[in-house]
Amino acid sequence: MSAIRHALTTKRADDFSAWYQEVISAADMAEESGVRGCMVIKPWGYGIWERIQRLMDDRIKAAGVQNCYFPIFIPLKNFEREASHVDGFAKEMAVVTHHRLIADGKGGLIPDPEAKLEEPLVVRPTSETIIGDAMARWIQSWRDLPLLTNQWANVVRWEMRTRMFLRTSEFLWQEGHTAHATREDALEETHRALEMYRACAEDDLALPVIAGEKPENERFPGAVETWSIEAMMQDGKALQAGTSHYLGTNFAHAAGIQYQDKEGGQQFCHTTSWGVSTRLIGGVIMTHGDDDGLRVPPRIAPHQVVIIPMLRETPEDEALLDYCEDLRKLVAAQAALGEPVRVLLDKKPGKAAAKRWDWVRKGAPLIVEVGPRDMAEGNVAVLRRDRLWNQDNGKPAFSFVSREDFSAQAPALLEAIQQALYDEARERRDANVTRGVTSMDQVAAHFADNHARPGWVEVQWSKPTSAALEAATEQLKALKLTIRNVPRDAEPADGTCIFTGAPATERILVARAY
RNA sequence: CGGGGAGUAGCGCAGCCCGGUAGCGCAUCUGCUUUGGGAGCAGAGGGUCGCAGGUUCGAAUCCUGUCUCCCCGACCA
Repeated sequence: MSAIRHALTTKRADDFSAWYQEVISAADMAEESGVRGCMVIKPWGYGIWERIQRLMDDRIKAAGVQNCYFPIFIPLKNFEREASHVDGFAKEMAVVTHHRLIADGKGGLIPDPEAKLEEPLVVRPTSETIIGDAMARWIQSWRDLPLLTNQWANVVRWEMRTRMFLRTSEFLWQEGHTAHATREDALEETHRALEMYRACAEDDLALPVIAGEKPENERFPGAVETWSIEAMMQDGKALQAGTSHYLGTNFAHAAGIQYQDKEGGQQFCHTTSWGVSTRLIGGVIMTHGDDDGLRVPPRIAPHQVVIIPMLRETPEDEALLDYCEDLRKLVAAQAALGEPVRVLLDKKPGKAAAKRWDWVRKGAPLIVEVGPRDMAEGNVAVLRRDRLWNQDNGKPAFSFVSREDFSAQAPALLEAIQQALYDEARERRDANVTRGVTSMDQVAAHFADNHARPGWVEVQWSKPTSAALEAATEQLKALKLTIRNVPRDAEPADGTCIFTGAPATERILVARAY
């Protein structure tokens, strides 16, 4: 057993936060922009987002939802109409007040005082209010319902503390907005979206998640119910990976979204909204990354197979490139996970070994190296990113197979990697959810211990509200804990409330969170 | 937004206390050697020291302001 020389300098176990940042730069996913809280998403990071977008968009459209685009600028007045929405977002708004710059006489530029906007515009932090305006125009009759819209957009929230992908001032997301005739219809849509997110997270991103309802204090501003999917990161902290809200008639009242029912009466619509963002990429990193960089699940990998010819800048290179190009065509003609295999022949000049480690850090699922001798023997050298090392000799675990066998096996390998990443994350998650905790003392002991990874704790409660809930969350806050959600699929409660001692009605998950 | 730390070559860092015109490792480029798994040797290129003022004959170094990043807290669909 030799010491393994990992591709990153920081190990997860030593400094998870520094490791996370190193993955992002080493995998060339994103970089700082110089503007507070804003990042440049580079091709490999954006390529992963494009894959997520594509797969999610297919699911959205399959549900009969249509894409639209609404303005990035929202009249300030819109936000004054829904009281809790104001409270939720007022503190983090970017506001546009001028429409022209003039020279300041010192070589610089300043907003022209003469060009002040009569009514300031806010850069959207979310689009409920402006889409509400549109819904009020578009909906007249019960025949116009349900109205199912979605948009892919950027949003801005002036965050105090930012982290790449997890919390940035500007981020990319998808926001679905729907209007329905009844509460039941709107709740059904809320749950449909939640289930869509669960399926996308688990099947596409290989992120095991727990779907459930957020407690009252964690609701979206203006929502009647907020539901989430929660994923466990490798340090045991929870990441809210997607949310779906039942908004009741709150926004319908604020924007006047009404329809005439079959009896001729005017009714307010019940609306929903739901979203996932580039934060998912942070979740993928912290779930699947290892001490050699990222490991991208094949379904969302921009390149699933990367072929690296061992070029030597000699005339023989040409034959080797031909051999690799034939391999590329063979593999690209295959289908895996329901789509043509995405394969890249990396012809860039440079040492094969250096390029190999670049792709390891980026996390391409299958890396294939081909040298002159491989070519002579009709072989290729295959490296599975999810099983990188030969533990016996501390070297990369290449397997040598014929070119034809590899191309035939590539789809099955990709499917196996997709499944292996999910299984690994699922086992880790399941091993780190603690049940049977029945007192706050036990909770405190669990999280106070020198647990490297305390994970999540499931407890029972009586769903206290308002002041009683506040008292409960204060106790948790002292331990830096939050209620993640009330798992949809949990067993029925059978004990007493950990906060009040009353008979419990639900099970909740308690954890530290991003 | 409060407390702490940091910004010097693509990356990681030294130099700063005690002012004298910038250095190391990796990476890059060139040459030679090597050639089945993260090559060796030699040489070279690359930095207005985050930005703006100030002190000084002279500022990476001292002073003031400001921007950005990291950690802790507050806040956070």
